[in-house]
Amino acid sequence: MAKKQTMDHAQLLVLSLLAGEDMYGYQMIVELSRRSDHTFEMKEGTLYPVLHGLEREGLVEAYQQEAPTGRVRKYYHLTRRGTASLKEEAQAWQTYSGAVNAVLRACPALGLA
Amino acid sequence: MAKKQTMDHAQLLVLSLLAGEDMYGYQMIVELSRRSDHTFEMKEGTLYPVLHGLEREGLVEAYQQEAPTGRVRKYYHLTRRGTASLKEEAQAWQTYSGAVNAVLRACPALGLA
DNA sequence: TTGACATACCTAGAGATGCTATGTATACTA
DNA sequence: TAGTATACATAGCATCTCTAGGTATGTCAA
Repeated sequence: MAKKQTMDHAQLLVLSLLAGEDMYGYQMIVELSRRSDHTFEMKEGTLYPVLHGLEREGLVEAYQQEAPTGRVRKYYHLTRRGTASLKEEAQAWQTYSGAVNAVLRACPALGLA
Repeated sequence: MAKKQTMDHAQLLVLSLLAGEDMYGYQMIVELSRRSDHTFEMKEGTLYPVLHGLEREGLVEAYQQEAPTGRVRKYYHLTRRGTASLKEEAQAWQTYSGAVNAVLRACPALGLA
């Protein structure tokens, strides 16, 4: 059976979600699952510490907003610095994944050449 | 400046190196750097614990061999189980990186669509 | 109305993994 | 003979994610 995917680049993924629109935590988990075709099922225990870290670093800003249901949600907004960080990290990901693929292509047993 | 790359998938990379030929530790570091166009500069402190772990799991086997220089090197050989594990992990990588890319493509600020 | 479930946020502690720093030793070369 | 490259190894640290748990509200069916 397929191996469970770990969230190695949680920060990048969270930043990228917020690039389109402000979101609240629970929504990010659902959206991330949807956009990744259910490959990523991020845990609350992973997400919230990441969000708090991003806030400490000034990459996102949080604000409260009442939902139509009456519940108060905590929305996160990407700051200018957050956008810059996103671009950097996305670039780093391209470099990283490109390098992994290059190494794998050099491996005959995988037939990827 | 470019961010330093972390070795998030050290085990996969090591296994893929050994799929082509038996190698010794130092050689793997050099080869990995070369094949990744110097993106990956794996540290000894990362590599050797990984190799010992792979050996414990029966995915690789080690043997000593004297080099033309007279030095004794410790070569590692991929076992059948190691080959199977490599294929699994390579598949998991495809799934993982595909999912990250899918999420990033959904992000307008990056212009990847 | 009450129980189950989805929504919504949060944290402590454990586990896994990679890095830093260091130690040891040999071969080559300037 | 001093420096650099080769070659293997480990202890301790740092980082990151997950497990497991807690708290609370809204919705819907029995």
